[in-house]
Amino acid sequence: MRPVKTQVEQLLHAALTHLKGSLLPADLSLDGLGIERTRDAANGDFATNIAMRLAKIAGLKPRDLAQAIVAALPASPQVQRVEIAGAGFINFFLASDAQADVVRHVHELGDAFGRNASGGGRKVIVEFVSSNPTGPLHVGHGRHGAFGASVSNLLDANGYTVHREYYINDAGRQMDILAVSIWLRYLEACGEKFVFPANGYKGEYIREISADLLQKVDTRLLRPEGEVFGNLPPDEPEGGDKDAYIDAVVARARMLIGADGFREVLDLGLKEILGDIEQDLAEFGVRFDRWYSEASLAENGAIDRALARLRKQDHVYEKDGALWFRATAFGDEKDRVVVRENGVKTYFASDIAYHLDKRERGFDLLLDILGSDHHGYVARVRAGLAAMGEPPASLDALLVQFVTLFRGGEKAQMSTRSGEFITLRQLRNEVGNDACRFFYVMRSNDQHLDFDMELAKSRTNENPVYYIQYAHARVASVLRQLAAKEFTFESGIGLANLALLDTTQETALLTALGRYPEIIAQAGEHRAPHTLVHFLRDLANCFHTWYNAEQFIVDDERLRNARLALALATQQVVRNGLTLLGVSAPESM
RNA sequence: GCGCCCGUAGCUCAGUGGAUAGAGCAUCGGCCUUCUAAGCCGAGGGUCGCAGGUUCGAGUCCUGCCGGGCGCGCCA
Repeated sequence: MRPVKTQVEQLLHAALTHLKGSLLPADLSLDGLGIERTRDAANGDFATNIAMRLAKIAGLKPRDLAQAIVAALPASPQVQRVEIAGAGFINFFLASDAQADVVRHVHELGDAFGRNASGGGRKVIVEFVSSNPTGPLHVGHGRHGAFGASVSNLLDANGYTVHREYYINDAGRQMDILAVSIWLRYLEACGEKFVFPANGYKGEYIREISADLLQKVDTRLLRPEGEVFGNLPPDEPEGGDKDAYIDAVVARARMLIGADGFREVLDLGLKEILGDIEQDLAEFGVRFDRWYSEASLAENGAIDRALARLRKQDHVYEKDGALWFRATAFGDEKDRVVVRENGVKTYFASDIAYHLDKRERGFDLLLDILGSDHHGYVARVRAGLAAMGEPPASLDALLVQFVTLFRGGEKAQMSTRSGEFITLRQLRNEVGNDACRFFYVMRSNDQHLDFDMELAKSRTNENPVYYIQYAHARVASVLRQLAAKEFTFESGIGLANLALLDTTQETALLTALGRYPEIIAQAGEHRAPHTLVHFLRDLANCFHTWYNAEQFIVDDERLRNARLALALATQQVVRNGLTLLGVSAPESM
């Protein structure tokens, strides 16, 4: 059961094939020669511009070629009439029965309506959020979560086998700083007085973790008798080197409590922070198939294997005591260090190992959803893949622009310097998960997002998420009224009488429903959930307009059931679309 | 300086090279004895940042400017 667009397109292709060797070249490729939805119903349901595009090679005027193409079109019950318009457009008007067919399809397919198999089961790994596990998620991460989840759902709906993954940056210097921040807060709670390092993590959650430390861990391990601050570096000097200072504190902490003690503090902090992040995202309807540890790449030798692969192909060299990857040979703008002078591998080394690992796990497409500030990163990872013999095109990155929170007209974000920012959890609690998920994907990912909390919170007609949900709830309400009047919906009668649905509003709604599979294909191909958002808004508008124009529960049994069949189909499509966006479809509001 | 993204109605944004550039909000005016008015209908509002170019046709593609955001570490 193919979408009606595909069926009409095949008629066109049949006509073109028929003309090959006469009016058109025998070797003409039909790729890209298709039909599109019209903007204006006066121009039919579908239109094609091929007569204008092929006029030159056919040596005919566009309208003359159009005439020939129309003459070669096979007859079809789908198409009521075809006309030539404007400079040479060929417009297709669907037969009303073909229009109504979509209702039968929706009733038959239910939740599966709109899904297709074009992905052919290709394995795609979508990596997103991947927030550093050094604190709670903020509103920017929320956009990544909502966007990544919706893109994943769309790829799934287009027949891809989707794996959702969160990359945990649990290696490197920031982990040292996290551990030492917790330890210092612990010492404060023990009564020590000192100035907390400027580069430490200052959020309140650090104190909460350190409070757990007091309860859960052998305190002597953490605060050796007799000597604590006498042996710490002196308080951070004004205008001093903050990085050097905190590194010194880290080194001192390691010495005082030992590597094992330090590890214990870090493990506790990581566990609590990641647990919080996971719970936060789960409540937001964002789930991952795997949480992948960066540290594990070093532990299991994956980084060394990746570097060996580069070395073997002679894509690395030594300079200034460091090991460099020759990224410029693969399109990057400069070469990149993979092993520092001090012998420590860079984050980039982990990342090429990670992406190689993704390939080795059998993923055809690696989709990274990154903050727009990471855009410079894509070229070098792609270069890394290419150097290791993997197809660079297998990596596709989607960049998500920043979010600015507004409360009414005022910016609501505080500075991140103080460690105070609005968390995702606070935002969700205030405006609700549905409005959050919806607002986050309402705009294109490469568009900066102004998130208006007042608008998202408002339970009024200015809020688009309720507008769409209301369409779903209204159908449920109609069914309740139906039951109250002791009628039942007879789908057999309804589906047999769809031809009765012939008002302007009904035709518009049928057209909208017919577009849904095309929207899913398009939104998936472009990784653009906002396309679906706009469609659902249009669909809800068609429904509300119809609802206001006609009564559904009428005495005529055939008309009543036909209208209910259309209402139920609309409800199903709204539900299918909202589900892909992670937004609930309520029975009442 | 170099790279990526953005510039469309008062505001926030849609717009796979096609027909008269659309929607929401805001403003103004109508519609509840009828399935939820969280709804519907109507009106006003535009030199698509500027200038060239490609094309039968450009908001869309190319080049150069202007303006805004973000990058350009042996940080992650």
